[in-house]
Amino acid sequence: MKKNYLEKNKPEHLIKDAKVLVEKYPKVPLTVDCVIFGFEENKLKVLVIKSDLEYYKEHYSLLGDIVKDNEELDEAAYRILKERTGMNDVFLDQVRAFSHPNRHPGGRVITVAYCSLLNINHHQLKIHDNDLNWHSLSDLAEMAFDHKEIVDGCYAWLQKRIQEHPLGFNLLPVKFSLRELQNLYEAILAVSLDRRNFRKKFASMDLLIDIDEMEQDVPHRPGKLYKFNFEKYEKSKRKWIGIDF
Amino acid sequence: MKKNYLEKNKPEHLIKDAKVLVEKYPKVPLTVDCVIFGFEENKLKVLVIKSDLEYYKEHYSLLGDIVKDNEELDEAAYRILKERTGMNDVFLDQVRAFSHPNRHPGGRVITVAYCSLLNINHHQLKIHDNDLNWHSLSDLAEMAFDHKEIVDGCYAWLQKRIQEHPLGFNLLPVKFSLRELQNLYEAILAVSLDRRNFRKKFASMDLLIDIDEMEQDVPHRPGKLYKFNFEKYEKSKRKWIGIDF
DNA sequence: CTTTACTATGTAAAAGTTACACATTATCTG
DNA sequence: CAGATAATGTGTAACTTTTACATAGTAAAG
Repeated sequence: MKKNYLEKNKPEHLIKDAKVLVEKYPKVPLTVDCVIFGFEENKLKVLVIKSDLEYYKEHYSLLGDIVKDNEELDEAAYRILKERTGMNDVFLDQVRAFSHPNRHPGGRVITVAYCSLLNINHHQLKIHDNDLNWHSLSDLAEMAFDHKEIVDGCYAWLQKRIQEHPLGFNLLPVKFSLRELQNLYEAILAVSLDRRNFRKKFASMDLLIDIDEMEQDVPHRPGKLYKFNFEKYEKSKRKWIGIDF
Repeated sequence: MKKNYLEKNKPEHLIKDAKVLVEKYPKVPLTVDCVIFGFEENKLKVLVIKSDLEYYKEHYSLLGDIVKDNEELDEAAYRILKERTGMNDVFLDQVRAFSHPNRHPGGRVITVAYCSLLNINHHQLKIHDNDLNWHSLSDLAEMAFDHKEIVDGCYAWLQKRIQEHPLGFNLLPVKFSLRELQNLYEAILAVSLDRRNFRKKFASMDLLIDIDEMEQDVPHRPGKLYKFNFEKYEKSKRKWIGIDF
């Protein structure tokens, strides 16, 4: 963005050729890693693959790839997600960059983490592709590189994010019961919530559409099914003001 | 983080030499830009310098520099801040990366934005250094590169952040009045708040220490002075659970 | 037809938020 | 030194939100 500090202390003059300047900049390999959360059997899962590196043989790693020349980071993230899962209609948010000099055994590589949520049952995985699989978040112990740290960072980010945005609806079928919704929140936030208060909360937000259908094939009294009112949410996104710490 | 997609479709085998792999990765110039907010005369300001590039002659730009070999991004941000302002005891948070391919006229440069808040009166600026100065946020129209976009992004981030963390105390003198505190919040959040409710809110948080001194040299009834209880805040950081969107 | 395992719902108490007005106290001015 | 000015400091009632908690209903399975 600017000449470096040593250069800066020379007598002032403007730099005429920005290209020449940038050519002198040091360069680093840059990758994107996707932390894809999914939800199944009331558990939060993360999409992982076996690492390609002998160094990390049998360790899991995230879906990642280099950023191409002239590719935006967002683009790279969507590309990777699409290449690996076939999906292209998913929220994908930049979380942050990880830059520890020794995070990659091959030398310095900086990575930018992206986070997403998707519905496991809506997306068929190419299972044989490097042992791609949904791994339960709670017993994801060791991972290749600093990927465990990245997952932890994204999980914390997700917990916060889901309290402010209805990301969770990506994890549910189009029609879902309130119980399914609550299970989702309980799994992601790792808390248990009072059912009556949970329902009241969502009822008061008025973002669920009662579609007048019931659950099928459940071994107990079926619950009502709802849809999420995406349109209304888009219109009424609140900008909150409140100081709380 | 992984071999790219074309390579991936070759028959499976593990990569023995991670170094060789990384050497093949494309590399990009990477910079850090610091968005330093300060507060003076009840206005929020940003620290800017004149751009070095003839291309952006007379435009302001952020404090930025390349990331050195084997330097962490956080380190780079703290280094830049220290080099330019002399400060090294400030919160500095990564906001996000900006990667538009044409954001720099010299070719592709990716930058990671960091955001900070500091007390203008506590830090003497090297004024002749590239016309470094505090520029009022509200009339910062054009900037070099995509720096206006970066500032806007960081400002939005800051507004949110300051509602959850007491960052604002960095902008105030050690001893401050409640009015000063309120002015700060009003300036950053761009709202006006009820004085009684504001005071009640902070009183209930119990994070202010009444130091039993009064303002001096004010042309009206002086207010009480307080200190922020950093220690107590550290102990009681709340982890909130609440769904709201 | 009884058990099981859920769904569905209401209410009272507590906590937090909002809106609002008046007395007080330094300083400044004439 | 009296009055005007420009702040500080405080309390309360209405409202909203959150929390805690218990009972009745229904489909399926045996």
